[in-house]
Amino acid sequence: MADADVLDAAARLFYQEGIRNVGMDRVRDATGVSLKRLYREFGSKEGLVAAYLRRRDERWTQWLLGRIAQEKTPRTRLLAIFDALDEWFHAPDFAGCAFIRAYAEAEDGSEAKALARQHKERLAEIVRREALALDPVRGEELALELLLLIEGAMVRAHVGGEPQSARIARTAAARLIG
Amino acid sequence: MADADVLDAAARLFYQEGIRNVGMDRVRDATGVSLKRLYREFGSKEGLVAAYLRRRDERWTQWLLGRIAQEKTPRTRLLAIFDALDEWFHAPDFAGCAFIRAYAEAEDGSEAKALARQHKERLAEIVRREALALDPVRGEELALELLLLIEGAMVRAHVGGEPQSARIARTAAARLIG
DNA sequence: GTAGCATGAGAACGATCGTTCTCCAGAGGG
DNA sequence: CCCTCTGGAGAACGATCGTTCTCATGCTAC
Repeated sequence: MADADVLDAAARLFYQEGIRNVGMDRVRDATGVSLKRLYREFGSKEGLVAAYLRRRDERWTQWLLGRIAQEKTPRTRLLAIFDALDEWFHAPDFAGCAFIRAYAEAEDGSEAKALARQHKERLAEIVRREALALDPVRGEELALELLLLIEGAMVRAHVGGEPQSARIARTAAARLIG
Repeated sequence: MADADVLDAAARLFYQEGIRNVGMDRVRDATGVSLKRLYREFGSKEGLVAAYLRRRDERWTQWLLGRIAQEKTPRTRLLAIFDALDEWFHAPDFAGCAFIRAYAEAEDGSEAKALARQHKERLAEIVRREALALDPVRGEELALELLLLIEGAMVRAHVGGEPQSARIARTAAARLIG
């Protein structure tokens, strides 16, 4: 099993069940890769978790950028974010934002906390760029408002079990965009 | 030390450091109450955690209702929620929403997860009631939109370290309220 | 073919932590 | 003054889990 596949399997476990609820033995059983090799490749559980978060950040961000790129106008590009969320929330394996959850699970000063914050910064930057393309003067403020809708939708979809939050967020976003 | 004081001290630890990062020994050391009595009063750590979450739900909700009650018009009552958030986010001991965090830390099927969901339902009901007082027809939808701003502000204030999220949320809310 | 090395399976170790037990001091009643 | 009972302090137990070690297996190089 290649490193990438090991990461995929570990990611599934960490994301579905929570990082602290999954021991290294579970990762070994799910991947068929020996503990020895897991530790040789990733150094420690913290290293494996960091690799998981980095990979997820990369993939999730690329996926979102891909959705945005399919639209032409600044307005539809911004709204595409919420359409993407809608699809995500309805996926059968949706289990909330991996980074909000990782942040809550992590210990102070851990790499996981730093990676979660970085991920949220990247997301903020993406929204900011698109909002500024729409309106160079009001874009900055608009981006911050849309970010609240985005993060709020993730929380309500997960904790509240309400995947329709994405559509609610979309209509609110449309109003705020004007 | 009375039960209420024990809960206060335990709550501080659980909230500041995370439930799983605080062992029963830490609770004993912080309260001066013996492990024997902790287990007699609360049954288990899960029982203590449940008591903590119930107490926090009660206090937080009452605090919010108090803020809302200080305003007279439906519109200012709704906006008072965001003023309350603003104050909360700037409190020196602010560490995010205890229930979002508890939900992320908890195991599937645990009481903590159920209590977190209940808390979010109570919050939704409060916002719903105020929004319907403002506009009986559009209130339902407005409440769901405002909830996204509220939850999103909590996440951005905590994970992003941006306490000004409450004021951003407030201006967005004002726009959505119309 | 054989020596040497890498690899995996699984045991083992050590730390943490939830929970319970032991033992003793002190209070209160006879 | 003694008996009993309560409650606390701290040790101890058992489970979990991150990490490492042992040992046997199989492959590679000469």
